[in-house]
Amino acid sequence: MPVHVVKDGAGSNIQVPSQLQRIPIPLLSPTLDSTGKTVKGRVIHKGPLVSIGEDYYVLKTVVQEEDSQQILSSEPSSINVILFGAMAKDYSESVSHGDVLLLAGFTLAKSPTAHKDKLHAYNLQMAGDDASVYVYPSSTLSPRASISKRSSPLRTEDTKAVKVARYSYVSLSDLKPGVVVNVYAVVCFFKQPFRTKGTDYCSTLKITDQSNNKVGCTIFSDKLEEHPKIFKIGDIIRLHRVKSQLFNGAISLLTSHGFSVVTFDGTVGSPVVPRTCSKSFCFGEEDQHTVEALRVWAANESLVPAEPSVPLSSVQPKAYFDLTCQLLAKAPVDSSCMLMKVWDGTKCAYPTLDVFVEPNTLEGSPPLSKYIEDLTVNILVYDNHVEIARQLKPGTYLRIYNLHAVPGASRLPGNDSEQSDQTGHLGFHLHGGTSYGRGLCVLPDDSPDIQDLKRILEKISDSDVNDSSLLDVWNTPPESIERTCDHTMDPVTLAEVKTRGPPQVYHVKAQLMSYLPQKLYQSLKLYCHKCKSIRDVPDDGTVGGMFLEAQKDDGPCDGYWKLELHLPREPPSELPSRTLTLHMSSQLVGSGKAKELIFLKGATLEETCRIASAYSNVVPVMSPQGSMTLLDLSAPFLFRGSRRYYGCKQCSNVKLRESLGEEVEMFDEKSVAEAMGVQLLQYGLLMKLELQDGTGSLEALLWRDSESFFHVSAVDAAADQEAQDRVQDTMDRLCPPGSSMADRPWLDLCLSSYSVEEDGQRRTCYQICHTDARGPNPHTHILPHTHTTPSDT
DNA sequence: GATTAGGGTTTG
Repeated sequence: MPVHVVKDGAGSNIQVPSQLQRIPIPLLSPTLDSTGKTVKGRVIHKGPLVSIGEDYYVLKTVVQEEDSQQILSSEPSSINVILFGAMAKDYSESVSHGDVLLLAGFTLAKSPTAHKDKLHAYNLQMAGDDASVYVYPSSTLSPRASISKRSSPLRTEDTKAVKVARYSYVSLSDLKPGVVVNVYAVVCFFKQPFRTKGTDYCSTLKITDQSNNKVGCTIFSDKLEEHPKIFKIGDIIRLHRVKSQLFNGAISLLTSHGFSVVTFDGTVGSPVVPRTCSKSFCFGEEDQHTVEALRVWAANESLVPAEPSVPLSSVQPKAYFDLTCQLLAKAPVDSSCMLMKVWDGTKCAYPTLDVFVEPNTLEGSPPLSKYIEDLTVNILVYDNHVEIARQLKPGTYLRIYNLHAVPGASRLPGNDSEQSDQTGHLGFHLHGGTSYGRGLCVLPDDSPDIQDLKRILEKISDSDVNDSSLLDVWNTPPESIERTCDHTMDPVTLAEVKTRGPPQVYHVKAQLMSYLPQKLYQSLKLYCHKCKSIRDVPDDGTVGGMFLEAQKDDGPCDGYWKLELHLPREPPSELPSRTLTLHMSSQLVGSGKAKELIFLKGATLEETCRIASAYSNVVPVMSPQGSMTLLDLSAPFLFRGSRRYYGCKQCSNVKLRESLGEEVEMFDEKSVAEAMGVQLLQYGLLMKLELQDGTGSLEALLWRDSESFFHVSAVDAAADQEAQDRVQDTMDRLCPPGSSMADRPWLDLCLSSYSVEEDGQRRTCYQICHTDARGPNPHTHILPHTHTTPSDT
C-alpha cells in the first residue's frame, strides 16, 4: 500500500523508514537528488479525485511545511503534490485536510500554476512503486492520545505519531514578515468577535510574551466557535498557523489557512484547562509548562488587573467598566436596541434608570420580589451588540465589556414620557461599536470567575431576603411566595451562626427570651415602597385632632354633586351650626357609580368612621381655597370599612379632579390612591426578638414574614381586635408572662443573615423568615391576657 | 475565492 496511515496506539504496524532525510519544502529544487529524501507537511488543500480513463486517477493536494519559520528562503513553504493512479484513489479515501504527511519517493517537476497560485515553483509528483505517503491523521493529536502518551511513555508508535505532530513555537521577538508560525502568548487586549464588512467575524487582539514584545493579532473566521474564547486580560492564548506580516511598520499576526486557537485561564495555580471547540488538538506536558510559565511571567509583570470586573455597588457615574452578571430577562426595544435586565448580587449605590417595556415582550421572568428588583439593573444594548444579545437566554452568566454608566439619562427609546422623576438616575448603555473592547460574551457555567457569583445569587434567590436596607424586602407579600423553610438544612447553634458572615440562611432551634415592642400596637408600621421610609401608625387622638382642625375650614367647594347636613354644635357652644358635606364625583353620579367613592368634608373622626361603615370608600377632604383637597397626609386619606389607609407624604403628588374615578374600574385602596396621586403606604409588623439556645443569644428582626409568622394580615391587625388577639396570643405562648426559660417552648426557626451599612460600618443583621409560629393548630393556645390597641389610646 | 481589520469610547 503506497499510502500508509500511521495510527496511534499499540495496534499500528506501520514503520516509517528511519533512514530518510527530511528536506524543508522551501529548499526543494530540481538540482536535489530526491532519493532517500522526504518532505513533511500538513495538508492544507485536498482536491477531488479525478478519473482519467478506466481505473486511472489523478489527485492534486497542497501541503505546507510545518516548521517553516526556521527556514530562510524566498521559496514558499507550501507545495502542490500530484498523486497518480491507485495512490490517488487511496489518498482520496484515507487522508483528510489537516493531516500531516511524510512523502517519500517523489519526483520534482516545474509547477505550471506557480504564477497563479504563488506556491512553490515546483511540484511533487507521486507515482510508481517508490512513492510512499505516510499519514499522521490529525485525530491522533487528540488530547486522549497525548494523555496516553504521558501515562505510557514507552509506546514507541505513539511517541512517533506525537513527535511528528509536536509544534514549535516562536517568540514574539523573533517574528519575520511573511511566515506562518505558531505562538504562545498572554492576551493584553481583546475584542469579542464582531462582524466584519466581509464574510467573517473578526477578533482583534494584542498579545505579549516573555520577550515583552506586544503584537497585534487579527483572527478571521466565519464560525464564532473557531474564535479564541477570551474572557479577561491575562488569559493565555496558543495560536497555530498564523501568518506574520508587516503593517504600519510593525509585525502583526493574521490567521492563515488551517489556523487554530486554544486559550487558557491566566490565573497562576489554576487548573490548565484548554478552551477550544476543536476535537483534535495537541496538548502535552510541554504545553502545560508553557502555560504555567506564561502565567507566572504575566503575574510578575503586573499585566493583569486585580479584578476582571467591577461590581454594581462600586460603579461610579460616567464610568466605563466591565460587568460580570446574570441575565434575568430581556426585551427588544427597537431594531437597534435591546433591554437586558441583569444583576450581580450587589446594589448600585446610585438610583438606576427604570425602563418600561410591555410585559409580554419580556423574555425571562421579571424580578420575583421588590428586593431582587432593587438589585436588578437595566442595560440598553445597541447596534452591533443586539445580534449577540438576541441569542442570550435568561439565566446565562455574562461578562459585558466597556459598559457605560450614564448619569442623568432622561430620554429613552420606547418611553419618553413619565421619565421626569428619573433624571439623575444612572443608565447603563452598551454603546454600538467595538472600541475599547466593547461587547459581551457568555461565561461558561464552570468559569472560575462566576463560581462565587453563582453561589451568592442562588442564595439570594432562595432566601429572597438579604439587603442593606431590611425594609426593602417588604414588597414580597408572604402569600405570594408560599415558600417555607424546607428543613433539609441541619440546625446550627446560635454561637455558630454568629461566627459566619452574611449572607446566609440558617435553621436554628431556639427559645424566645424577650421581645420589643412590648405594646403590640407599636409594632404596626406603615411602609413606603418607593422611598423605603417607615413610620408609625398614628393613634386616634392624633388623627381625631387633625379632623377637628380640618373642620375650621368651612369654605365652599364647587364642581361636585353634594349633600349638605347642618349639625348643631355640642352645647354649651355658642358657635353657629357646622356643615358636614358629602361630595360625589359628578361623573360617577352620571354613570350610576356615585356611592363607590364619597368625599366627606367637615366630619369628625368618629363621624367619618360611622359613615365609612355604610360606604365602600370614604375620603376625608377639605377646601381651604375653594377647591377640594385631602387633609394632611399624616391622617388617613381613605376609609374602607374598618380599615384606614395612609399615603406617603414624600412620594405623593395629590391631585383631586372633578372627573376623579371615572377611569377606575374596581374601587379599592390601590386604584383610589392612584387616581388621587397618593403613594399608598403598606402596613407591616416589625418586632425585635431576642433568641437563645444555650450556646448564645442573638437579636433577630421579624418583618418580611411577620404576617405568615402570626397568621395575620397587618392591615387587619391595625383595625381588627381578633387579629390583634392572635398576635398577642402567639407572643404569650412563646414568652408566657412571668414564665422562666424552662417553661418556654423551643422554636424551629429559619434565620437569614444580611449585611447593613450604618455610618460607613458594616453590621450583620438577622431576620426570621419562612417560619410559622402558630404551628399546625393555631387556636389551641389562647391564653387570657390584656391587650393594647391603637384605638385604646 | 478574496475580503474582512489594523484597539483607543455613543451621542441612544
